[in-house]
Amino acid sequence: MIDEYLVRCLNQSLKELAAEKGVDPAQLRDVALEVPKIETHGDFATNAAMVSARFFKEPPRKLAEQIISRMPDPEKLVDGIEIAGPGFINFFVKDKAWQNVLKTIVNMAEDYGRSNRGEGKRVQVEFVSANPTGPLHVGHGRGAAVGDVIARALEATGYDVSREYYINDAGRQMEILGHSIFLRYLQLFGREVDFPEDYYQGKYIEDIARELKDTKGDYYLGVEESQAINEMSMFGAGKILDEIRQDLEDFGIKYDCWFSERSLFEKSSVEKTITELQERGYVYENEGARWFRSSEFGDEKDRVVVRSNGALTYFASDLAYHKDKFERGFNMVIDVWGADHHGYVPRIKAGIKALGYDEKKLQIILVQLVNLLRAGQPVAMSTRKGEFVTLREVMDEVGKDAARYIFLTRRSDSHLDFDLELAKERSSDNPVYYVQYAHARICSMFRVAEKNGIEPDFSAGADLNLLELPQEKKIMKILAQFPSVVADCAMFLEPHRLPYYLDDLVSVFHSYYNKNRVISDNEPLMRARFYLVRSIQVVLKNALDILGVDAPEKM
RNA sequence: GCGCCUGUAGCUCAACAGGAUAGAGCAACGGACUUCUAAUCCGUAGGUUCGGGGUUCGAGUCCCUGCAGGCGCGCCA
Repeated sequence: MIDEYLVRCLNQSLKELAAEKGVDPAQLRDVALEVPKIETHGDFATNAAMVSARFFKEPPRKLAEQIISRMPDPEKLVDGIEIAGPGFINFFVKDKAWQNVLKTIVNMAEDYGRSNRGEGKRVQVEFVSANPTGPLHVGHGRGAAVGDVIARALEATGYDVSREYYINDAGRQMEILGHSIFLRYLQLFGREVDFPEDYYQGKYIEDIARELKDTKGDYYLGVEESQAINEMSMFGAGKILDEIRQDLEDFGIKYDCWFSERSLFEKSSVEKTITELQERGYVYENEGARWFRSSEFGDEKDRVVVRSNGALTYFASDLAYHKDKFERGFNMVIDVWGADHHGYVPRIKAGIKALGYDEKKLQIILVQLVNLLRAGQPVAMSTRKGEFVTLREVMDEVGKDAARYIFLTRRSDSHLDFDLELAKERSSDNPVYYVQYAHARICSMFRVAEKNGIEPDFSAGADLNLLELPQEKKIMKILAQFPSVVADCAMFLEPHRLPYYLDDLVSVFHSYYNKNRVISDNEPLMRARFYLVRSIQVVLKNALDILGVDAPEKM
């Protein structure tokens, strides 16, 4: 692509210059090429001269001149270069370069935007991982959308991605789940029970109890209580997990691995992890408990891994889990967490370091919490109390695509107000339709053409010089950016860049569409414009694919 | 009290790891459908980027500080 080409040329020039002036090339930063906001500032611009001025000990503008004079242009794509302002180098590119973009897109079709930067490296993205003690709610939906799109963007960038869901199916909350079901079960037999406040209050617990009564009758009245609770927690968790799985699938998400916490205990992984830490000298005993010396690795204090009563902490199994991830040989491990877990970042990273792994290979994305509102009024959400708006409800009310878009059109670290009423009311205003509509429009256009006996034949080529309108050029420029937008999305783990890019592209298209006709008697022009709109169609389809949003052919 | 995140147009949010003149959508107002989909388009209006210092060629972005909101600070999970 053009931007990559210019960067290569610039780098070569800088290297040459550095050699001449005796500057260590290692000092030089990578060249940053950007598309200026203002068109008179060129098609591309770089601040390379300003950034490296101090290494060369020369004024930026003077350095810029020398960079330009040494810059190669083997493909003769550059039309003009100017030095502007404090030392920007602005590039103007020949129309031919933009026209080539259209040919590339039409030829590459669904592959346009994909790259092999990841070189097949294995990446694991773990997200949602909600406890199987209740249905997914809106907050989980945000993590789901963000995690999934990060995974999709990485795939498009050439990584070998594995999506994973960590099931907390061991420990105290499982016990509470089982007990909650048990109490509801007893109630179904007319027993008077005291249902504790901090047990799971949701109606789904009663549903599970009723199902057990229907299938097993009074079987559980005759067994040991602890056995009943244990079996009920297994059954309940399985039941709830099935629904979670279904919800996620309907939300467009397929996992490669459902990883059970319980399996860690079955393999004694947790004990082994603690032993390993101990062998490395990072575990000590104090007041009957065993502590991990995490403060030696940047955590604010040490953490308990084995309590004085002998029980392993949640943190201990989390360490074992992360050790397992690295043992599976991933080159990068990405955790998508709710921001309420941010306090755990330093201790997990400490654990990774203590176990001898490269902590930089663990990236933790904190997704800020969703603040749920109903008609402007805050709604408290609590799985325990059974007060929540489920992801399922949201999907039913506003649809999968609109819901995903709401989650994806903001940075992960922005706090999100989600007003269910507003989401319903304004679902037709959702920007997702703006984008989908553009795709449907183009599809419709090709249908009309076909109906009129016009076959959009791309093998014959077209005279793309006829695309001389400013808007046509602008569209070509935006289309050219797509691969780097996808790559940035993946590299910075920031899905929101994609929807904003799409909005840009689509608004120019709609405007263009309203002013100009594609199908017309002017055959050569029509052929050329077919290239343009087909390219838009391809990019929309590919981008929406990465967002996990449908690209409808009709609306 | 300490830590993390946030503060940008009336509202919801962007601003491509410091770039040139801070941009979109919604809401408001005024216009455009006998023509490839009006879920669209064109136009108007809307800003001391929370306050105060600093760093430099250049700050919404980085540092310090104050204020406001969210979250977290257990031998809970």
